[in-house]
Order: sequence, then C-alpha cells, then structure tokens
Amino acid sequence: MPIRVPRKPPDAYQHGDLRRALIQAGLKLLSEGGAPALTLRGAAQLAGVSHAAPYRHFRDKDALLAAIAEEGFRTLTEHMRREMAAAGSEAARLRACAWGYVAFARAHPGYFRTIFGQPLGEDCPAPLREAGQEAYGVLREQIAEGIRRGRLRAGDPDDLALACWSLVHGLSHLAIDGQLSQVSGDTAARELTARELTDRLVRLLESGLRAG
Amino acid sequence: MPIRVPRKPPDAYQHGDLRRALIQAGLKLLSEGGAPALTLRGAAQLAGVSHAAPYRHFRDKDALLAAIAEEGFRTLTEHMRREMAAAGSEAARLRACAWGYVAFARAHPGYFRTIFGQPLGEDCPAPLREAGQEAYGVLREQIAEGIRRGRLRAGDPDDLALACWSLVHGLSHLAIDGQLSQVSGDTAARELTARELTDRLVRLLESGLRAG
DNA sequence: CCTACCGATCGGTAGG
DNA sequence: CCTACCGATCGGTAGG
Repeated sequence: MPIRVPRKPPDAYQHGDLRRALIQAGLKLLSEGGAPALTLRGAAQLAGVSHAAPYRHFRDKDALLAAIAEEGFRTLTEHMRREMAAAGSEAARLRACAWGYVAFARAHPGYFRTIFGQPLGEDCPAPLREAGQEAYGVLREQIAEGIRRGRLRAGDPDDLALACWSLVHGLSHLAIDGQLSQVSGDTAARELTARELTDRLVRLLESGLRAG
Repeated sequence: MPIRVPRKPPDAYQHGDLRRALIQAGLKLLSEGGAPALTLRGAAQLAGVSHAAPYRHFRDKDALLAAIAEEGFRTLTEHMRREMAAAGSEAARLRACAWGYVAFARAHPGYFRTIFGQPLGEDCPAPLREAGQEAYGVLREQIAEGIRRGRLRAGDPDDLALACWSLVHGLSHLAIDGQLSQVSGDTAARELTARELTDRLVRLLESGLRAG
C-alpha cells in the first residue's frame, strides 16, 4: 500500500500563497510557450490545484494576466537597476540601462511580449499602471540626469527618453522574433553579442546618424 | 419559394483564387481581432467555403500564416515606398520611410504583430524570407544613399539601418500597444500626431542625443 | 479548494 | 471542395 504524499498541506494557500503561486506558474508558462501557453488551467496544474481554484483569486484570465504583467514590470525594473549599478561610469549607465532592458526581453521572450501586450489605458488596474510607470521612470531619470549634467542635449527629458525607449524596445522585439537575420552586414557577420550590439546602437543614438 | 443565390459559381476557386481569398480573409481576421482571431475555420467561413477546404491550399495553419506574412511584408514595402515618393527632399525621405512603417503598424496592428511574429530563420519559406529582405532593403537603401551623399556618417549601412529600424519598430509596437500613455511630458501633453512624433524621433536619431 | 459538468472552438482527417 | 466526425483544450459555473 503506497504511502500518500500530499503535494500540499490541507490548509495551504490561506494567505494569498496560491495567488503568488499562480502568478509564478503563469510566468513560467509564458516564458516557455508564449501567450498561447498561458491558460488558467495550466497555471492551476503547475500550482498543484484544481482548475477551478484560480477563480478564488482572479476573476478571470485577464485579471491573472494583469497581475503577471505587473510582476513583469517590476522584474524589468530590477534588471535595469542591477545593470546600471554595475556600470563603470555615468556615461556607461544609459547603455547599461538599455542592456538591462534587452537582456530581460531575451531571457523571457513570451513574458516580455505579454507585459507590453497589456494596454495601460485608463481602465487598467492601478498597480499595473504604477509598475509600468516605475519601469519607464528608470530610463527617464537616467536621461534627465544626463541632461542635468550637460552630457545630453537640453530639452524635454521625455523626448529623449522616448527615442531611447523606442530603440531598445524595437531591438528587443527584433531580437526575440528572430528578425535580425535579415541584417546581413558586418554587424551580423561579425556575430556581435547582443550586449555589444545594444551598446553600439545606443552609442549611435547618442552621437547621431548624421555626418561630421 | 426563395430564390437561391449561390455565393460562388460551382467551379470557382480553380486557379488559386481560393488561396488568395483565404489570405485576404486571414488578413482581415488579424486586423480586426489580432492573432487569436486568426483561425483556419474563420478564414474559410469568410471566404465562403467549408472549414476543410483550406487544407487544399495550405498544409496547416502555419502555412497560411507564412503566406499572410509574405503579403504583409509586401504591403509594408508599398507603404514605405509610397510615403518616400511623396517626400519633398532627399533629407525628408528617411523620415517619410519611417512614417510609412509606423503608419502601416497603426493601420493594421494585429497584422503587423503577426508578420514579425513569423521567425525568418533558415527553414522559413523562401518567398517569405525574400519579402522580408525587400522590406528591410527599402530602409537600408535609403540609409546607404544618405551615406553616399555624405549626409550620413560613413560606415556599414547595416549599422545605421538597424538603429533606425529598431527605433521605428519600437515606436510602432509602443504605439499599437497603448504604451505611449506612460510618457507624460510635453510630447504627450501636446498631443502630437503620430506623424509628428515619428518625425521628431527620427530627427533625434539623426542628430543624436548628445549635447553640443 | 474540489469534483463534475457545460457550451464553444479548434486543428485536423476520413471518405467521398 | 463538402459533410461528418474526432480528440483535445479552454473558460467558466454549479454545488458542495
């Protein structure tokens, strides 16, 4: 007679533990299989509960998605901050921030796409909106600091921040969508690491495409 | 007794007409409901055939997707070329090209996402790969021309092209994903049109973020 | 938080 | 190119 090994104590998940477990499970599904892989049933199974249990913590699938996206923005913020802390100089900090962004996208493609697939309009959950603002704030503050120090051109920080954001966001998407194979020049031929490529593009943005 | 109005002559779709019709139908589904809305059954219904008919023209759903993406790259190429032809000066042509890209994404968000969701690796259909190359080539050639004329800095055109591509690609994604509401500065406050915003960012890339 | 159940949808195939 | 059918999956709810 086999010994029963319950996957969880009978009174588990009392204080929001299941909520956290479901977010982590959904995160894993997203990272491994992209958006189609994220199902409430799948998350429930990974968390070791019945497929009806998640409804105790999330009204519907969208609610779980929003919670995952919120967590994602926080993780993205951490990635950027960690890389920036390791940067050698003030000038290198913007490139480190950019690399933190791209590295996050490359490490968790399905996750990355899902986060930004959540519209951050008026009617989105407040915590999600705030988490998004914080992530954007990291980049914006770095840009603002560069302006204050006279390293970057004076003006509205949001202008420069948006240019930088667009660049790294686009590079991230192109990288995780396997589109960079289109580029056939030295850049691709030399097989730059993603880090080198990111650095190079941000430097180009800093100094500009224009001649002399 | 109601008159029967057949939706199609009995011998329709003999010469690849259905194939074209299914691509157009899939395109419409994508444009209206995004990736989840694209189903073989839905495309068949829109085309007025049974849900088993598409398998005569496409081995599976991925084959339809590849055909749609190919068509999408061609449409994107057209958008860029049309805007460039309407540009006033050589210097304005790069910004026009950028606007063609962003405008396409804004006009067909679900379509745009799907196109670039198709990996263009070694094992993708050759026509799809070629269509992608042609679209990228439009941007690359414009950059190369700027270098030839001494307007843009000398060097590998692919470097500059990738920077520009990343910028417009990122801006496109941010725009269609409703993420620009995060940006709260003058840029957003003044409610720039998408065209003005694109112009501004490309100009920033051209001249660089750096001071002086 | 679980079992049992529903309706709906989908990709794909058999067989003609 | 059609009808009929399969297995699988999913979101969600009833009822306990």
